[in-house]
Amino acid sequence: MASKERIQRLKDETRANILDASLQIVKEEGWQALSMRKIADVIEYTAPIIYEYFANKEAILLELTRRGFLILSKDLQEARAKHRLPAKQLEAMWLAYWNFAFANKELYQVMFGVEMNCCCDLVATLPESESPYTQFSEVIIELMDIENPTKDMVCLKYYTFWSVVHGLISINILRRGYSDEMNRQVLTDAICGVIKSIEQEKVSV
Amino acid sequence: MASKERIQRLKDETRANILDASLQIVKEEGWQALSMRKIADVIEYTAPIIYEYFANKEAILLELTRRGFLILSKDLQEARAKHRLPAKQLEAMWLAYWNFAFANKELYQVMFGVEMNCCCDLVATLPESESPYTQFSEVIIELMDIENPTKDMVCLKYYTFWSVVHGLISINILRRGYSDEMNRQVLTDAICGVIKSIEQEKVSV
DNA sequence: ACTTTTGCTTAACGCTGTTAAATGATTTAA
DNA sequence: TTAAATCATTTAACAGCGTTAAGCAAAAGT
Repeated sequence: MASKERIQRLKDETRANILDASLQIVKEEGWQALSMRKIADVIEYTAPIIYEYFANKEAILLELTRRGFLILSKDLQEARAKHRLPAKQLEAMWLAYWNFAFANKELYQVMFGVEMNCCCDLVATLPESESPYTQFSEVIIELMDIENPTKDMVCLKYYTFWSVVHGLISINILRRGYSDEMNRQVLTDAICGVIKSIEQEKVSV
Repeated sequence: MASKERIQRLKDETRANILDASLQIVKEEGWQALSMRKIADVIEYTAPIIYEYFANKEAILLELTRRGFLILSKDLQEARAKHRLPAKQLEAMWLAYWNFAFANKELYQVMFGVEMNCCCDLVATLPESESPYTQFSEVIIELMDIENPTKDMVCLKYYTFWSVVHGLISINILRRGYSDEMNRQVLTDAICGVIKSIEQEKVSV
């Protein structure tokens, strides 16, 4: 029964269409304009069939969030692959994080609750959300270059990086108005600052 | 006609009750649970009378946002008054900012779009939203202690502070789970780091 | 040819923000 | 004192929301 597979393929396509349509609406009109009926309009069905593909609206948001983490993860990986020195890798990765946020503003919003909430506990329901931490941790450990770095030591450094970069990004999404030059300066200063602090601690140990 | 004043007083009270009720509901059930009918229930009226005090729901959010900025402004002022050295003032003020965010989590959310949006452009419609910048700028300029600090120089420093502190706060509101010790360390490290960088630039000029 | 399943729509429920009309009390004017 | 006007408040309604149940027509299975 090859028709079974054909039908499955069509279903997969519709599922993907729902996600694409959602993202399209959000990009055009913002998160608050996203509704089940609008999604149905775009995919040329009526609202109830969406529930054959997703349990509810939140499940759509969750899946978009997952998509976001997959893209971010890939971007981080590519950024890292372009360099050999851990310090350079780390810098490139945080720049990639920054670029991801503006290339995929709407995804970033739902991933990290900027003017928007996906409401469920991401860490618990979406393993992919841990991926940035894992990827950055690897490089931070390499950069630290000591025998047994505590989980806490690595976490602290990641947390420091993340705070300033996420802060910068969410402020920019919220109140666009800071110059590119100002952003570049704060971003690179912060990143290089933390990198240096890691390297210094390495020497002093 | 003293009754005119009595009536006005009652109206003011009802207006305040609407805001209090809103905040109460949000604190108990979160922002997404806030509805006009629920507010009406709490103040023991029906929904339409709310529109005699506020143009729409957004106007209520905006007024709560304004309240938030007034409290924050007062907190910052008090923190500053407790010290004489600009460096100490700055540190105390950012700590006060941090404390405000958790003592008034719901207000902080609507003020800075954490899992929530008030939707309108704050800077344009709410002058009070500029108050933190003004207050911090004063102290930053004092700390810089040079003849003619550019607006851009001050802004850059404020922006650096703000990014890391806001980043830290919004991550904590989003995914509560980092230890108090970790937060304290990142927060004070960041604040002291920026303060030192300002002081160093002062010496080198 | 008859029954079951599938794919999809229509209709409905209870909720939302918001507005218009109706009601009833209070104040003002004659 | 009574009639008119104003005020405060409610009820009813509209359009839209997420979501579910019922219905229907075409396809598939027997």
